[in-house]
Amino acid sequence: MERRTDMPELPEIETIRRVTAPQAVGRRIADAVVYAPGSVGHPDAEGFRTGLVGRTIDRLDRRGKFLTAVLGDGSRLVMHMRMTGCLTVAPPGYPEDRHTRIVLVLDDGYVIRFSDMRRFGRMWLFGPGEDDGCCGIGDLGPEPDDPGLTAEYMSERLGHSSRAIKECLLDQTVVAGIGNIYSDEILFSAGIDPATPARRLTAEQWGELAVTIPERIRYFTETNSTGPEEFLRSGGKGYRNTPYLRVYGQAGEPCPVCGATLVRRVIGGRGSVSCPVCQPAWGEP
DNA sequence: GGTGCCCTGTGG
DNA sequence: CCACAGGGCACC
Repeated sequence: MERRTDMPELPEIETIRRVTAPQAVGRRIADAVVYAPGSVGHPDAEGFRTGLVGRTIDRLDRRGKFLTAVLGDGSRLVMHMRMTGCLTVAPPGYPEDRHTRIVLVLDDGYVIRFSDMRRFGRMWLFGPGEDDGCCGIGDLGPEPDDPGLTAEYMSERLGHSSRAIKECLLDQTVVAGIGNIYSDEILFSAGIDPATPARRLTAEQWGELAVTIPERIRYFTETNSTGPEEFLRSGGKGYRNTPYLRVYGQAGEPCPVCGATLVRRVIGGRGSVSCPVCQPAWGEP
């Protein structure tokens, strides 16, 4: 199976933020173009567009897989890339990707482009003080590097759940920012079978997860690091994590640790790859 | 708790 | 031509 790394999870969103922020923060939005009204999270795409024009971009923050541009009047442009969304900052006249859905023209002529082949991604604009609950950003659990993401927190939250631990890691209300790629990588590094019901995890395994989740997310955030020119040339997809993935997309290949054949299963409706030796099945109930 | 849907492109 | 990819959510 081919490895695909254009699905943005926390490390990729952080790369977008790090590349985009220096080019966007402090600039004024001179114009906005909505090619795809469906990519706007509100029914009134024209109100979304006019609400952006003239505002300055004061900050660009990340929370889980969400990006939030805080604007000068206190309104917030909230963005979610879902499966195939990406942002680029291009100089005037730079060729436009055919999947460009929303464009923000900055006052220096540079253009922030939201490209999204499958149109799952969304942008929302919330006015000053307006509730942003509809986009889901308020339901997120702790960040992977939050000191509150402890073994105790996870075992109390999930210790009685019959859900597979893989599903629990994908639950954004449990921990924010983990998707299908890094849940497989985390569980491989932790030596835990992704199909293990959460209530079967031992205290030792909860402890291992509490260490492994921040460690792996930090590691992949660093390996993803790139610069603005290279990121633009790659069309906003130039994440460098591919060579570092150990199991995702590697079904049928030898385990990088023990050499056993990596297996693929569907868990919680998601393709999951794991090593049957390094991630042994839990004991029968 | 599970299933289907939104979308589009790719591989078989 | 169809199965598949999957984040998040509506809907049982």
